[in-house]
Amino acid sequence: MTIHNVEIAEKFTRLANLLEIEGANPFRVRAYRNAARVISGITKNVSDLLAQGMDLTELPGIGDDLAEKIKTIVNTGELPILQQIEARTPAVLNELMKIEGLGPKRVQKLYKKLKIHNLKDLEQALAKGKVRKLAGFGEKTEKNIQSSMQHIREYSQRIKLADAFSIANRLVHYLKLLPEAKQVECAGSFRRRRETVGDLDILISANNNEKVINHFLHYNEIATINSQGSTRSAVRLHSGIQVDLRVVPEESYGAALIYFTGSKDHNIAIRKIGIKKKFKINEYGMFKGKKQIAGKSEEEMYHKIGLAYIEPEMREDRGEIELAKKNQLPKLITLADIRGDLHCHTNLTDGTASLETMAAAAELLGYEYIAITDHTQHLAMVHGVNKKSLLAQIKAIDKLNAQLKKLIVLKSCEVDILEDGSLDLPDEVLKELDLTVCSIHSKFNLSAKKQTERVIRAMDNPYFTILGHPSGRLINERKAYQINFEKIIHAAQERHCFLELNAQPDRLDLDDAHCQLAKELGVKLAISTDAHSPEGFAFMQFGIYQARRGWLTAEDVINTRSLAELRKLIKRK
DNA sequence: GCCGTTTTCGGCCCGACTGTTTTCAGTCG
Repeated sequence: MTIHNVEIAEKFTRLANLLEIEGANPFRVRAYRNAARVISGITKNVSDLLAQGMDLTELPGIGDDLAEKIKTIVNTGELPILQQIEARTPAVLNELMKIEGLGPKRVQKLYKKLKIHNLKDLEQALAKGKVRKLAGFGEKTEKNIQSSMQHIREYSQRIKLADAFSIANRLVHYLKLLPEAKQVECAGSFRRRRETVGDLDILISANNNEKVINHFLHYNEIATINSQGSTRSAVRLHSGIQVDLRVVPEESYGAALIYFTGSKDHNIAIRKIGIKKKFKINEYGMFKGKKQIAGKSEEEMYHKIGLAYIEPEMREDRGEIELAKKNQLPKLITLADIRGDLHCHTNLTDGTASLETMAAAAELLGYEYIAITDHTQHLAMVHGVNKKSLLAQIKAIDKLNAQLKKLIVLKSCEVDILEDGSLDLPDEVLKELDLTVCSIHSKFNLSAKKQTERVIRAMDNPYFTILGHPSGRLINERKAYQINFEKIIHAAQERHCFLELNAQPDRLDLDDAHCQLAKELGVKLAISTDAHSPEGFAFMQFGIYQARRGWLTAEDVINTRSLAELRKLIKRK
C-alpha cells in the first residue's frame, strides 16, 4: 500500500487541531501545521523519496522528530501519537473548528463543560440555550455560531475563481466610483489566482476612511454586515461570499497589499527576513525603529529587504523567496504570449457554433492558428466524428483556409483514449491531421496502475500529440482519476508528447503543482480553452493564471510559438 | 517541534475587531 502525501498531511493537520484544543504549546502545533503544508506541497510522493534514500530533514520545518514520524506513517499507515490523542480527545472535534468564531479555546470549553462532540450535539445545546450561559459566551456569540452553521450547510465549498471574478470585478468597480478611494484592489487568494476562492479581501488606500467604509456598506449586494470599524469591515454578499474590506493610508498601500495578498506563509517568511535585518514589517510598512523606510509600493518593500519583486501567483512559500534573493525568478507567461488555441469544438459535435464562426472569433482575437478538435465516435452522446465525417471536415477546413487572411485552422480532433489504450480512430485517418488531442472520457475508475498504462500505451501511438485534461477532475465536483503523474510525464518526455493545461474554469487541469512537475521533468504544455462556443475562447486567461501559479514561462508552453515553430515542435521523432 | 552570520536555549509574525468584560481573551486573517 502506498501512502500518499495528502494522507500524511491530513494526519498532521488533525494532530495539530487536537493538540490545539488540548492547549498544547502553540509553536508545537504550528510545527505540525507547517509539516502538513510542506508535505502536501511536494509534487513527488514522499514514500518514493524515502525509498530513494532521501533525508527528509532537508525539507524546511522537518527535523529529526517529524522525519521519524513521517517514516512511521509511510511504513505502517499509522501515527501512534495521533491515535493516543484521539483516544482521549474525540477526533470529530475537528469539525467544530470550521465554525466561524470557534477556535481551540471555545471548542475545548464546549467539549469539557457541555460534552459537545460534534455539530449535532452543538445544534441541540444551542437550541436548549445552554451555550450562551457558558462563561465567555453570550447571546451574540450564540447567534453567530448558529448563522455560521447555517452557512456551512448552504455553502460548504470555496467558489471557483471564474465565479469570483465577476463578483469581485463588480464590487471593485463600485468602490472605484468614490473619488476618496485612491487605489482599490481585490487581494487574497483571488489575487494569487488560486483555482478556488474562499472569500474576497478588498484593499483600498484613502485619506478618508469613514467615507470609504460608509460607501462600501451601502453596496446593494450586501446581505449581512458582520463587523465594522474605522479601518476594516466584513460583510456577506447575497451570493454567499464573505468580503473583508481594509482601508489604509497611501504610504502604506504596498505593505498592506503584500500583507493581504498573502499567502500567510509567504508573509511570515518575508517578515522573518525583515527581522534578520532588524526591520519590523507589518501591514503599514517597513520600519527601522520608529522610522518608516518603505511601504508605498510592493516593489519598494521587496527591494528594501533584498528581494526581487515576486508575482502574486508565486507567493506560496514554495521556494520563490530563495529565487528572489538570487534574482532568478522565472519570467511568467502572460496572455499576450499566446498565439493560438489548440483545443476547441464546433457544432459538428457538441459545440454551438460552426467551423467558420469559431475561426472568425479566433481571428478577431489576433490568433495565428487554432486547432479544431471535435470529439470522436466513441463519444456517441455528442455524435463524435467517424472516419467519414472527419474527412469531410478536413475538406471544409482546407476550403476555409484558402479564404482566411490571417488565421490558419489546424486539422485535429479530440480522440478518445479507449480502455485498452488504443485510440478511437485508425491511424490511416489520424495521419491526415496536423495534431491530436487525446483524452479519457470513460472508465474513470480504473486502478492507478491500469489508468497509467492505458495513457502510456496511447502515447505509444505515433499520432498522439497532446494529452487532454490529464487528470479528469472537475473542481468541486469530480475527483481526478487515479493515475501516476510522474510516470505519465516521463513517458511524454520520452515520446515527445505534450500535456494540456485545460483552461475551462471547472477543470484547470493540470493543476499548478503538476504544471511545475512537468516543467521540472522537461515536458512542455499546451494551454487550451476547450471552447465550445466563440465566447469560450475567453477562458484562456484562467489557463494563464494557473500556468503562472505553476511557474511556467512562455518557453514552457507550445502555443506561444509561431505556426512554423509549432509545426516543427510537435513533429514526432 | 524547529532552528541558528546575535543563539544548541529561547525564541517562534503581527494587528484589528468582537463580545464579554470592566481591562482583555479569543478569533481571524
